[in-house]
Amino acid sequence: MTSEFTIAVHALVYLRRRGGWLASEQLADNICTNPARVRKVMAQLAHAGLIDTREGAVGGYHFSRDVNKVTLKEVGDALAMQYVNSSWRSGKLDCDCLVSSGMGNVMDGLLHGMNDACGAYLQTVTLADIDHQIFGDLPPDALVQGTQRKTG
Amino acid sequence: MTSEFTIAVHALVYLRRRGGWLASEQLADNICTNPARVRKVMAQLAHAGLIDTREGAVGGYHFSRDVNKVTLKEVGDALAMQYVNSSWRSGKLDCDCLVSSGMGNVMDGLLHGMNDACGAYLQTVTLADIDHQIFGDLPPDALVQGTQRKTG
DNA sequence: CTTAACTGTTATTATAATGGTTGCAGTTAG
DNA sequence: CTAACTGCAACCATTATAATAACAGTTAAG
Repeated sequence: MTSEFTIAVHALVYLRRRGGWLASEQLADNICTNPARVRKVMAQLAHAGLIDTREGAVGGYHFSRDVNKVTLKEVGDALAMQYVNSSWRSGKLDCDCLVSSGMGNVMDGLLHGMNDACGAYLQTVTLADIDHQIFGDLPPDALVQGTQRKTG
Repeated sequence: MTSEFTIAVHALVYLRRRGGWLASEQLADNICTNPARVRKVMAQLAHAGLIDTREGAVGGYHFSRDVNKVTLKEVGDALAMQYVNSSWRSGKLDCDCLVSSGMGNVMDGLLHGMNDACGAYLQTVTLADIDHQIFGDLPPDALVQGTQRKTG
């Protein structure tokens, strides 16, 4: 599920540079994934208020926030991201040994701590920072390559 | 690969409580995995100087460090852990669009930052802290359940 | 008021990542 | 010399993840 975060950040930066309304297909072309996957991610961003969304013909997604005020933590929170996770558990709960029965909870706590640490870091990074890494000092409306929607 | 970290922490805490030399099979029993996997992890911990190892009959692993002075960051470093990683890359490098071609590197930087954040957090946690979460104030030699080696 | 371009969502299929298993050469104590 | 080990590496099984397909619902435009 980590890739949803990548898709979200990519989509937000791209949306901002392109401006206006883009369909999931345009975003998918640029991100290199499929439209259904993009829609799933964008629906969550819209639910969190990070973007505007519109169904129907000439619908799609639109970014209207201030890039300086949107941190990557907000993006992660919108997706309920678990940056670090482990599907695997050591030990067994019904074991007489306290180590074996207790290690699962201990690791849960550590994973929680690591996720918080990631969140704290991502709070220090804004979409403007990401944009600047890519575009340097080019103005916000600098031309961005991309495909056109079916309805022109 | 995240589970190697779990195995390492579990093994270290267990080794310390059991004391003496334990074979990979005893550790695997308690951790609930297979001996080969345990050996792979323990070899790395030994290489980093976190444990003592001995081949041959009545061989195995032994922990002799001060639990207060071993942080989980050292454990992670011994395994060259990437706590956060993403095998998936968005965009394509040879694309005219700066967003599509540049997002891969941007995400690499973010992943690096998140890993550093995890490392900084794990540096604040020692093996003694983990032990205390499990055993509270029971003395270090409090009985721990476990299987015996073949050579008794 | 019908059509075409969309979103939101779910179900299903491929593919990649991860853990389990087996086997064997090398080491050591007895 | 033998039995109990480690350290590797190769291979198989399982699970997680991404891709694909499909469809009901929404909207703009003729």
